[in-house]
Amino acid sequence: MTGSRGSVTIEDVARHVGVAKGTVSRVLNNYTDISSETRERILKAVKDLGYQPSSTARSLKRGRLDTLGIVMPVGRGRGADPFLSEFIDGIARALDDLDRDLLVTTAHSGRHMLETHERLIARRKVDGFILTRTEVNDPRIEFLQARRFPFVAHGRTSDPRTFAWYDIDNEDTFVSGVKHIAALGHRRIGLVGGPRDLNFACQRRAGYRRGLELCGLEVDPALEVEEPLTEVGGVEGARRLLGLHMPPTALFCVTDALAIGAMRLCRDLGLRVGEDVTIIGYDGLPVGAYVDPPLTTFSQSAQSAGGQIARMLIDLIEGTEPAQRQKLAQAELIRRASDGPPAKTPEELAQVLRRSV
Amino acid sequence: MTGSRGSVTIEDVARHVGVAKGTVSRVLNNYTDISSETRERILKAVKDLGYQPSSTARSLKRGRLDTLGIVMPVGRGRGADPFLSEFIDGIARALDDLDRDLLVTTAHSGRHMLETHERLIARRKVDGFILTRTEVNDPRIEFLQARRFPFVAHGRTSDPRTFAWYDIDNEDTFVSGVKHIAALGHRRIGLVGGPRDLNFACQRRAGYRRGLELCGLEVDPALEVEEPLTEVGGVEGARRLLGLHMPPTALFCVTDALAIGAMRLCRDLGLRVGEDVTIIGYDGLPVGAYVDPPLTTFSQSAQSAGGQIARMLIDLIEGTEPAQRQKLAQAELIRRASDGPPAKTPEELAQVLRRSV
DNA sequence: AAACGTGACAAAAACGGTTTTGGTTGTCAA
DNA sequence: TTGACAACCAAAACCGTTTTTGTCACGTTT
Repeated sequence: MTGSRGSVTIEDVARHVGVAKGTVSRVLNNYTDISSETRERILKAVKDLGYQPSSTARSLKRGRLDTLGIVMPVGRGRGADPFLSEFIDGIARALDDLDRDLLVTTAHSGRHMLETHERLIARRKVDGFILTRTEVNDPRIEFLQARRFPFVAHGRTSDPRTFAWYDIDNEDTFVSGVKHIAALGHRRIGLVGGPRDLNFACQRRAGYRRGLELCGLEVDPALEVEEPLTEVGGVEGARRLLGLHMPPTALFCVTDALAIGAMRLCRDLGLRVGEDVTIIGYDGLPVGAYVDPPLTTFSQSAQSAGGQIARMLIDLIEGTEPAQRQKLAQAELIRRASDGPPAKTPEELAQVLRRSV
Repeated sequence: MTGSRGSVTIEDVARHVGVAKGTVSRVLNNYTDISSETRERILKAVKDLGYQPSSTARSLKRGRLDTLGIVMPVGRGRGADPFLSEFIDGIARALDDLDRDLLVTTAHSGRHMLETHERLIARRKVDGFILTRTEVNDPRIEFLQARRFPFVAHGRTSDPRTFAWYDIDNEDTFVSGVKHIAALGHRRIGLVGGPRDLNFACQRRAGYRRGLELCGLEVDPALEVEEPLTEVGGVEGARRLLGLHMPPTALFCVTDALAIGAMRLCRDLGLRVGEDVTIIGYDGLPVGAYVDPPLTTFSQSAQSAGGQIARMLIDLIEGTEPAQRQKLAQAELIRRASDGPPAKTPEELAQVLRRSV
């Protein structure tokens, strides 16, 4: 009644019904040239015997594994990336619906990372790859493209035209950030920006400006500062902006690190963050939830990114052109407690600050 | 030169050398009945052609997948568990050395979790499972035992005798915690314990007591309190202990939550944590790194746990009896800044406290 | 000299599916 | 009658390995 290895095979089903195993296979794969009477009998037997096709045998013949691969970069000794666990979670959930599985491996160096991809391809363990932490000039992408092996990258490179990717739209996200702050009632919104040679910093500044225009607010270069992306940079940037004659009542920071520095300065100056001054960051760093008050920030949902990328990859495997699967997503506002309607006008704020300095 | 699907097959190698494919297979699997001359020629061809056996075909014949499975529990909507990403990292690293791979799936309910295990078994996608977040009475264990399918659980159940598991040795860990505190110079060490009906709370208290004895310190029941495992519990427990006539200079808390509460109380009382009072927790919660001062705590290395469990599971798959693979591990001390030599004697501490109350 | 190992490989048979090819019916029109 | 066609299914080929069985030449025994 069962195969030699303990589990039910298609042969068992065929014998049980009295048909050829090819016929059983055709029924299971929805071919139409089977009489409905035979079909019913076979389906019943499949159910009775609890038959499930061996994915190994199936993929040997079909040449498809129904398995996606992801190679996680891991630093020696260093802890794992919390982003990745959410990301993998998202992928796995999507794949569950699509009846596919995910193979996870790690690599501790760029070299090892390439070797691992190569091994998984050569051994035929996966149909495609999901790439994380894409670098501006990523050797994996070159490698996989040369092999014509399907993959989707999370993040763009310097030349993203020819492959499939998913990335966040920095500019659009900052537009909606400004809209949110303006909707709270703020009229003077400062930007604590980053170095101009970082691509994303420029994109975010552009979004900030466009947001102001769309809200009918004046774009005042005096309200923009550029600082290194550290907490100290945040302190400095906030100090410069709040020291203005007409200080902003809200500080939009291009990263969470800057925002946390800005918050520290405000606290030191005796300002209530979320009331006197609104501060918003960008990154969704876990620390943000533990600072006081918890930081409102923008963050991509790693989970939803994972799910979408998984679906994109499956499209590629089924033949879609890579260039057809490129997506810019917007980050979501994670509203915690560092934003709110302005409790003071810029004039009042300036007055308070003059006293405290 | 290559098979129809684009990759090099054993057939290609055989033809290239002029032998039967069975011979190539025997060479690759270290059979001895091949002349060394032929062996060399085949090995060279394998290298030249870059041949790697198809794991699909191989497992079809061998009936072994060389793939381990893990089903992550995920709450609807809720974020992923940071522990899991470290854990998976550890598994993947170990498997890389052992030339095996890891299949990751998610399940959003107990029911779904069982179904997923069943599917992976029936479809023959994995050779064994790693179980996480073991429950006291875990249906997965019953299920897998009935199917005689290999698995290793991370954490014990109420009856852990018949299966393979890996767990932390609460008692031993607390012994070494007390040793650490005593080595810093503390003579009066308090325990902020948990409810007596929790198994691990009892084990930890036993370890605390044994540690004191081993260090030649008096076991004083007055220095032990039991509180609910919350921050408030921590505040209360610390208040009771520090209110003693001869207060302890160190508080060993059975969980990080308790420790964080205890720290808050100390700060409120104007005590410097890590100097006036040493506080140590247990859990390795990420928050611990962000509190002020950063909390010294005990934590299992999720990564090393993952690696060890992976190796245990492979032993089981290769035939070892489950009961032979049960391991109690010790948690590691993560030394941050909430511990240190006592800056005050119990008497001095009591005096300061009397003044502040 | 016949029988007997034995080393070294070829050939064929699995493994459990899917896909292709072929064959047997029955029906219907020429 | 015969031929064409469709419906239905059996049989065989195939996917790329591993493993079993066969074969053949060449010493080595008895």
